[in-house]
Amino acid sequence: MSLSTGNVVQFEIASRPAACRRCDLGGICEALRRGADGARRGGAVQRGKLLFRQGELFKGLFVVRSGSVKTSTNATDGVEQVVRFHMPGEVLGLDGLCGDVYHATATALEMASFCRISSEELDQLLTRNPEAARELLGLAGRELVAEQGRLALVGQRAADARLAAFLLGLSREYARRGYSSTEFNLSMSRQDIANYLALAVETVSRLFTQFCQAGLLDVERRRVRILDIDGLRALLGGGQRQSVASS
Amino acid sequence: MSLSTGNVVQFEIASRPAACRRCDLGGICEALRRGADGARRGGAVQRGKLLFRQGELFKGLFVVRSGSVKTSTNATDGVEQVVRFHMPGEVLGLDGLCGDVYHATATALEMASFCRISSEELDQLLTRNPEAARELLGLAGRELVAEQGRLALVGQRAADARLAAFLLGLSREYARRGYSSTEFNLSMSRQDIANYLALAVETVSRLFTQFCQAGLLDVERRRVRILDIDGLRALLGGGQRQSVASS
DNA sequence: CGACAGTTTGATGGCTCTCAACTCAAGTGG
DNA sequence: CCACTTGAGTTGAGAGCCATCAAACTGTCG
Repeated sequence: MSLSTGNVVQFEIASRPAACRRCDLGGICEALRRGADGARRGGAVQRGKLLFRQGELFKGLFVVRSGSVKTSTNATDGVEQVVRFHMPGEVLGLDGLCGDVYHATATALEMASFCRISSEELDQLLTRNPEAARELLGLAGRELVAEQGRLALVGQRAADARLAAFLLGLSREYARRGYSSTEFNLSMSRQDIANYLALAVETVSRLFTQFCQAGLLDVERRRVRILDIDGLRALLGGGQRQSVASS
Repeated sequence: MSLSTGNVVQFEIASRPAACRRCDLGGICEALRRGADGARRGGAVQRGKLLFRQGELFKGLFVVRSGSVKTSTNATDGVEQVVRFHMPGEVLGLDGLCGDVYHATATALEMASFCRISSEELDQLLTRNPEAARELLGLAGRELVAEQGRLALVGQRAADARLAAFLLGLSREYARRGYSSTEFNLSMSRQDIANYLALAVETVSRLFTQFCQAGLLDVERRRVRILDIDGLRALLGGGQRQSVASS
């Protein structure tokens, strides 16, 4: 098994008995399974392939089952902006709920499998099951809060704090899924990380080596080992760029 | 009437006959009005007062009826981040749907009135009226898309492009509400604008004078007149900070 | 082996932050 | 009516962080 899919395989083994059990849509997936067909429908995509494309007709929500996916937007002039990295259990496509098209492109960062909840199933679900609506609204709210946090990170913190926060976030997510919180593979490229954190690739690269020299990390290509997690946390508040607002 | 409330008064006159008619919650407000009491309940706050506070128990959604409101978050170390400026008709508190507390603080930027949809009403509404759930999900989706756009703006564009985009956004919002798209009052301070755009106050101030000297704007304190809207648009793509990301 | 994309490292410059002083308007109290 | 205070906004000078340009390096793939 290759390094870059180590976490994935581990996850698939752990979750094989009950597909969609560990996703963020507890009740909804239950409802779909009781309902009938839907929940099992899904698929797999290879690294670099798209789940959906920005501007494409809304086909429903996707739930990542294994692997990892990035969503990104393209401005009219072609400038890409990475919106988010999605790990197993996370829901993609919530931004499509405000219209009939997707507002971002979802790209598999490694071999990934997913299940899909079609627009029709979604409609039925919302009609029949009010609890599902609450769950979805909760998910959307959580994403909004996450975006707000990221805005604060990018807007207020220096480069080193951003990368530290990024790594700590990954660490937490892996821990939440039962993996090592200190050793994992990055499924995304430096370019993607840089774009996500609003930095230049070279800056990200320099920070990685800088963190290594400081004894915080041990990095070899995409393999990351966190040596001093408290040292990373200490960076979080440090890199502040401007003072508090008034009024 | 003072300069800083000019737009507000105008709006109130225009929308007085049907409260909540022009808000973003068309169907929901309808349902609430049919339902019974709720929709009319609301209140008014003076400049600087809070509608709700970050960490406070979720009391329901707020809809701005007049005036303008800013939402902002505070990090653990007290650093503020402006989340958004809200104009009449916009819904506040969607980020509270993922838990039982608000995740941002809502502050009135000028005298503002609002109506409130309490948690209980919201619950009843979601249970009785599936269409309301779709509307709320649509709203949340739209906010997500807006946040993504802002992230791209802050992450990828230079300072002048950010301010230009901010002003053009305000212009569009005013136009959408039937006001002049070229002449309006800023209800927020330079500090708030700077924080919103992830810039220093001084940079915002310098850009305003720079835009004036370039013949794009006519600014006097918080009064803004757009002289060359195409010139502003030309700035949008110009200030690019880094190239496109790869796969 | 050669091509190529991804990554790293170095040198340089510039955009924007920071610090500081000043202007201006509004409010306060005598 | 005026001195004083206060806060927002503006302007200037300087420095620093980080983007940009360039080149070397590495692993992968045909």
